[in-house]
Amino acid sequence: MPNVKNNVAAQETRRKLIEAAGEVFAERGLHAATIKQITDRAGVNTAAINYHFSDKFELYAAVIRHALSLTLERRSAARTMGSHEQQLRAYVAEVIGDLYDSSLPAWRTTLLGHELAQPTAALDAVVDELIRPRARFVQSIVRGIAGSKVPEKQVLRAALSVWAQCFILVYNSELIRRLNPDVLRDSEGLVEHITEFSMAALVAMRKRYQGGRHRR
Amino acid sequence: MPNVKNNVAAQETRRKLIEAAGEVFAERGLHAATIKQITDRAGVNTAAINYHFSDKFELYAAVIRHALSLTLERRSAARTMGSHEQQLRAYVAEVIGDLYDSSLPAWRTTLLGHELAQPTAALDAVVDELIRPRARFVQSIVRGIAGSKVPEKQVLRAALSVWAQCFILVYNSELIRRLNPDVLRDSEGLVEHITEFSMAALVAMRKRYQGGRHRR
DNA sequence: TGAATAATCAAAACAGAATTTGAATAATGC
DNA sequence: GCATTATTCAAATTCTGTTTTGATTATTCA
Repeated sequence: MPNVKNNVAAQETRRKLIEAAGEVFAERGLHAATIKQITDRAGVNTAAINYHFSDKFELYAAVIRHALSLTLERRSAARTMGSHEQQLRAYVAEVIGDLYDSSLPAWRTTLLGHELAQPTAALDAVVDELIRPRARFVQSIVRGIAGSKVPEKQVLRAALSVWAQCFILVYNSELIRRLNPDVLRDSEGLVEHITEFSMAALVAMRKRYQGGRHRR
Repeated sequence: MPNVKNNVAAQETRRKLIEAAGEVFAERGLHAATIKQITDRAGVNTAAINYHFSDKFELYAAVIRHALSLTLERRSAARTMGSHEQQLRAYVAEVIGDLYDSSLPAWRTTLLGHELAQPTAALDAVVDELIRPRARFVQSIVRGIAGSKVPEKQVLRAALSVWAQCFILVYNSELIRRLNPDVLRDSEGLVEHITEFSMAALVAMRKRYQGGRHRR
């Protein structure tokens, strides 16, 4: 167990391990991935994992934290600005943009997708820091568009509808690609579509509840 | 390897194994689940897996096929009947209803969700028999609502939007429950919401393209 | 009924992977 | 420069889980 970590080469080993582990865990999953596959790809000795992370699961947890911080860092500043529609478009663009951001490693979203489908102890951090805040944010945008007359229950459902469209594209992109590769090719078109589709539905919802008791 | 399988007790062993394996695979995932956990739960000897399925992965494949056939069997007959809106509602009700069907084992959707997020060789069957036909079906309903003026590209995107709302609820229900347990409590309310949300968006899309060249 | 075959079982063998070890090497601080 | 501590390494070890074995029991059908 290292007490002090000020060696720059040692930090590099650690970094290489996280990067290689991210790739391998994303390809194979936590349990199917082996220490040897990871250390081979990182070009380090197997004992390095125990030395730097104590065991395989701690390495996995570090990789998840890393994926999380990379994702959180890239949020654009453009929040809660402009019209409701602009807010919605900005949010959708931020989430979808994640998928097309080639400056970040591609394994991030795959790995987070695995964790969301088959949770380990690391899920808490993912939900608390990434998923829940975003779900809340969508709720606030939806409330802004739907207006104060729409009951909270409906706002929550509508937020889920908006959120689901983005979620699928980011965390099930491989499945989408398999069903229809073309749909993922045009990122801006997708952002535009999700925004307009959702706006139309939300404006209709607002109208339905407008002016006291709602119809039907 | 059994050449003849006409023993009723042996068939029962096979059935118990698939049932127990379904539960354990859904709880732990293919790789984390152990033969022993499965055979203990089924109350049979470990060698039974090799005897009946030759190996762990063949058992897994049999479980996936079973989950698939259970899901396909329960489709309601009420297809392509009534107005477009009724078709859409019927489809949403069918998919969402899957989640609330207590006559079928609860591990089905969890297991299929795992397979969709972390594919194995068994994914092909799931996509070909369940996912793709349903995606196509949604596309045909969406085309019916949007009308012939809307370009195919937009129809595909809109179908994805509709499909995503259902997909998330079924295959990420644990995540949804974690974010907001209430939203899943009212199945009929959900079906109604998704139908109305989508109808409003699709009708707006139809209008946008109505009468020759579309606006903006 | 009893020979042939199917199915089950406990225990053993095997395989693959995680972890530990102890030595060797590199870096650090006095 | 040297003692101390950190890091890396190849090999050994331990651990965990899958698969096989060979004996035993149950079933089938002539």
